[in-house]
Amino acid sequence: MPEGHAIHRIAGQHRTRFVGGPVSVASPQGRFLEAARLDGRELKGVEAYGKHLLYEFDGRRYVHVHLGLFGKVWTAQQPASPAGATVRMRLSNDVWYSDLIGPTRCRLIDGDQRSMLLARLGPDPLRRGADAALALVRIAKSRQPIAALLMDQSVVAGIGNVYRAELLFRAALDPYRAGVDVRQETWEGIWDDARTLMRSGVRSGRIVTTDPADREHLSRAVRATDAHYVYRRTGRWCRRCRTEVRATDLAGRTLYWCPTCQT
DNA sequence: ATAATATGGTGAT
DNA sequence: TCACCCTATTATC
Repeated sequence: MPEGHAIHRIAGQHRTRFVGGPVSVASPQGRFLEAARLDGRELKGVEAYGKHLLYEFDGRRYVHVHLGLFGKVWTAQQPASPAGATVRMRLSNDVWYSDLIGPTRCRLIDGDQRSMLLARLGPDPLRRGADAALALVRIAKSRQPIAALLMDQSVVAGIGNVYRAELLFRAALDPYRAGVDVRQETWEGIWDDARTLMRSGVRSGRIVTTDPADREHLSRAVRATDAHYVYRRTGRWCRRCRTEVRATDLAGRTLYWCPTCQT
């Protein structure tokens, strides 16, 4: 689940549900030892940057969470059920509780560490004021394939394997095109599309990239099998041209694309 | 019961 | 490029 849209969605929910009052912070699993130092303190803010989640407490202390591939956040109303053995961090107040499970990172950092973290992230299409041109500077001088650059969090923050495949398909762009050979207008189109798709992802909590005309089913609710053009559709027909969708390894991850539509 | 898989990232080689 | 970390779900034996 966790590409940038999921992180921003969690940040938004936790902002309205937990910020501005004291929160209980616990680590039922026992692997987030600093929980005790924050327990009962006021939560001052929650922010998402790309795939990183930051909970601010007083004294410029932050809980830095990264879900990685397996991490999940589960939020529900009180009364809380007993925490399972894999709950790294449980946040709670009188009304809500939230369990963090399987994150690749959950640690307490200070303001300097936060600055260093943000400094190595590219612009995040979901953040107001994010500058697409900053990413283009990196893209325009790289010989790496655009499909690798889109996944590089220091180039653009928040895009993952699903959005990468779907954005490139929607842009009709060859995933192997070198960054240097991507035209400015092409990049600006991808950026705008990323903003649109990811905002919709924040709202709905899922990644839907197909236009209604390209779906097999006309139901109002988009079925899972209709949500994507190429992601995880290896061997199936491209929705636009009927070529078989392909999959290969690129930059350590499975890349899905249509060799006919994307040239 | 065991294996394979997944929307991610780091650090060593 | 590889090994590794983290967990739940689904498929396979």
